[in-house]
Amino acid sequence: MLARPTPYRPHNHDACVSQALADARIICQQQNARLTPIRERVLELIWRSHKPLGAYDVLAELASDGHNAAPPTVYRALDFLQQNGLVHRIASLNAFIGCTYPGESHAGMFLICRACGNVLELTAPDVSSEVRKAAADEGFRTENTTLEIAGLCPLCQAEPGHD
Amino acid sequence: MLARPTPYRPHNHDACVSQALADARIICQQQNARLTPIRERVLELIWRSHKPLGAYDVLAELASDGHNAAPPTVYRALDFLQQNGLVHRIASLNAFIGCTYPGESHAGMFLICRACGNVLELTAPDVSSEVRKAAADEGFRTENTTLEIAGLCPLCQAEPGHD
DNA sequence: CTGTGAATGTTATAATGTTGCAAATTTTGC
DNA sequence: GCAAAATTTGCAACATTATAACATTCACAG
Ligand SMILES: [Zn+2]
Ligand SMILES: [Zn+2]
Ligand SMILES: [Zn+2]
Ligand SMILES: [Zn+2]
Repeated sequence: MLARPTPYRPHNHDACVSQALADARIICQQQNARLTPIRERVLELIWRSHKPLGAYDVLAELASDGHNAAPPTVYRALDFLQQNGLVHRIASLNAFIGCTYPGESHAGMFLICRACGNVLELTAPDVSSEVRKAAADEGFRTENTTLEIAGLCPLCQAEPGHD
Repeated sequence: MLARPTPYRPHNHDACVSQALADARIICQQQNARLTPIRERVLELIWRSHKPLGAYDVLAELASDGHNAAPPTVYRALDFLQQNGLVHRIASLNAFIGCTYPGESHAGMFLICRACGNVLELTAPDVSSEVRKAAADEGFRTENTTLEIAGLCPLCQAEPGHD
């Protein structure tokens, strides 16, 4: 299997963003969802940063584009992108990040480096199945899983202060 | 093993709260942490509700006590209680709940019913170990895990609209 | 065209959380 | 005990995150 680009491995991020946008256009077309210019622009801004972006960060970027947007514009775009599986909200950071596995059904698991702020999204089937099992043992019907791991990424363990 | 009381099983909740407070006093004494009146009162308020309580909910309860507190008072008390493992913050709800396993080292896992709002805290060693494994595979050093499952509790599956 | 629903603009406001400093309280060293 | 030091609390202002309500514009079908 080809290794996906990750925040930890340098890569051509422009290509990475372009790919994400292209994927998004296809996914939206398939789902009859309208990836309007604002929505696409918000998705692009989020993808340009591997680090999660707050709604007001997005807002500021839009403003520096000359787009005079208000909070609801951003939150609505973010809602749309979440609904369509294109971004995730990181609850422990109040921030958003592009989904690494759009179109694939998955329960995301996020490794959040407290030093450099990068976030890596994983799909861990073994984790998911243990979670489902533990919930099922209590008779609980799982609908949505939030799994966020804070800690130190490999680079920051080796090189404190790294960015 | 004796079944713990859970939000799903009715139980003598006054006793349950008293027990939690007694445990907290012992734990704080052991750790040389000062469970001051405000802190104890906040812990009690949180325990009285099995449902997670927002910081401003706590504030309102304090106010109805006649205690004229400001937000920092509550947030500081909550920080203290978290530091000492007496409450957890539920990131997906911006709310706090008493820890079911205080004094025991554990990575909490929370089953959050979207219908009745009750939250059950579990310790699931199998889940924790799978999580650690998945993180370790990426060379990531786990410090803190947020695992919150939203869905339907057994009662609400059977009896929609139940509280 | 034109009516209809979706998307966006706009303003205001709600909800959650923090900073900074002063006053009070508790602990510590003597 | 008593003064110095450290911790805790009070308090005012402020920062950040998110939503409500309603008007306007836009895309698209008939
Ligand atoms: Zn990338
Ligand atoms: Zn890092
Ligand atoms: Zn109880
Ligand atoms: Zn329920």
